[in-house]
Amino acid sequence: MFGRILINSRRSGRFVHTFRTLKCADDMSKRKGIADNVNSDFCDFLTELANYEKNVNRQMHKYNAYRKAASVLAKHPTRIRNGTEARKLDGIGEKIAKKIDEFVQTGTLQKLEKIRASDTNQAINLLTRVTGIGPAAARKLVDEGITTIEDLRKNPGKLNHHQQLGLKYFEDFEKRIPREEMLEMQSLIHGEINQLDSDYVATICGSFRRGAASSGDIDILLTHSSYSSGDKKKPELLKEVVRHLEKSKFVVDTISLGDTKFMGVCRLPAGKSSKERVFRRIDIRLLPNDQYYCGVLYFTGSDVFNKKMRAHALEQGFTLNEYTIRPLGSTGVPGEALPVSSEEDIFDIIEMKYLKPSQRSEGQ
DNA sequence: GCGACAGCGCATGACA
DNA sequence: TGTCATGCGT
DNA sequence: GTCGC
Repeated sequence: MFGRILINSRRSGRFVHTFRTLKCADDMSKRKGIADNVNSDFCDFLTELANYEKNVNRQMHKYNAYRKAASVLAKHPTRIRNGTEARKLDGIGEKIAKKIDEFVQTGTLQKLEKIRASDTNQAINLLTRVTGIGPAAARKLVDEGITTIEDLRKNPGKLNHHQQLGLKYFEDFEKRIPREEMLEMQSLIHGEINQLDSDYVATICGSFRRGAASSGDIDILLTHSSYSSGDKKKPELLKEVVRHLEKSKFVVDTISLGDTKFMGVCRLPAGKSSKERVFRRIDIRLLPNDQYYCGVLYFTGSDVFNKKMRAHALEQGFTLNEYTIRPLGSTGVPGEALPVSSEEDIFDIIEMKYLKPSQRSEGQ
C-alpha cells in the first residue's frame, strides 16, 4: 500500500505514466488541484533521479527522498522560481535546491544527462519494470548481455517463476484498471466467494475503496468467521478461495501462494464484443477476524492518512498498526490488543471523527 | 556528525 | 532436511 | 537525500 498515493509508482520504471495517473485518475477529486501541476518539470526530473537511485544504485532511501521532494512540489500551488524558494519546502534540502537552480538556468541537469547516456542504466531501468525483476536481478541480467524485453523472451531459463509471469504479462500489467472494471471484478469476486462459503468476508481495499477512478491492481482482504488470531494456522482457508477462483476461470496464474497471502493474475470473462479483457494483478490476504478491520483500515490508506491517523492514535496513548490497536502504558509499553469489530471502532477508540474511505485521501 | 527512513510474507538459494 | 539470508513486492 | 537529534 505504501507509495501509492503521493507518487503512484509501485514499481520503479513506471513513473512516466505513473505521475499522470496520480493526478488524473486517483486524486482528481482532491480539493488541492494537483491536476494543474505548475512544477511538473521539476517533478519529472526528481522522479527520474529517484528511479535511478532505486534501480541502478539500490539506494532505496534516496529513492524515497527524491519521491518525497517530487511529491511536495507536485502539491505546491505556485510555480517555484529557484532553489532558494524550493529549499523552504519539507523534503527539499541543499542538494535538490541546487539541482532546481541548475534546471531553471540550463533547462537540464548534467547528472541526469550522464545517467541517460549510459546504456547499462537504460537497460537496468527497463528490465526492472518486469515484476519480479528488481535492481539485483536486472543488473545481473544486463551483465550477462540481456538488455531488452526481447532478450528476456529469448532466455526464459534465466527467469524464476515470478519473473516469467511478469514477462508474460508485461504490457498488461502497466495498464491502469478503470473503476468500471474494478466494480465488475468486485461483483464477480463477492459472488464467487459467497457461493463458496457465506462465512467469508472480502473487501477490496486500496485506492478503489477510496473511490479512485482507476486502480493499479486488485487488493483483497479476506477473513472468515471461524478464524481468529488465537487459533492455529488455517492454511486451507485461503487456498480454498484461490482454488475456487481458479475453477471459475477468474484467477489464471499464481505468482506466490502461502498460508496468508496470495499474489497472482486474474482476468474478467470476455466482454460484449467478445473482445478479450486485460490481465490484472490480484492480491488476496487472509486475516484473522479480530484483526480484519485494522487491516482494512491500513490497506485502504491513503498512506498520508494512515500516518496522520497513527500519529493521532499515539497522541491519545494508543499504538495502531495493520494488525491491532493497543493502549500504551505509562512506560510506553503496548498492552493487549483492544477488541475491534468495525473501522468505526478504531476511530472511536482514539476519539477521531469517522471518515469514510473517500475522505481519507490526504489525512486530517 | 550521525542514524532513521516499516515491517513482513513468500520464493529461492546458500549452507549445515 | 532444516535454517538462514537475500530479493522482491508491498 | 533530507530530517531531526
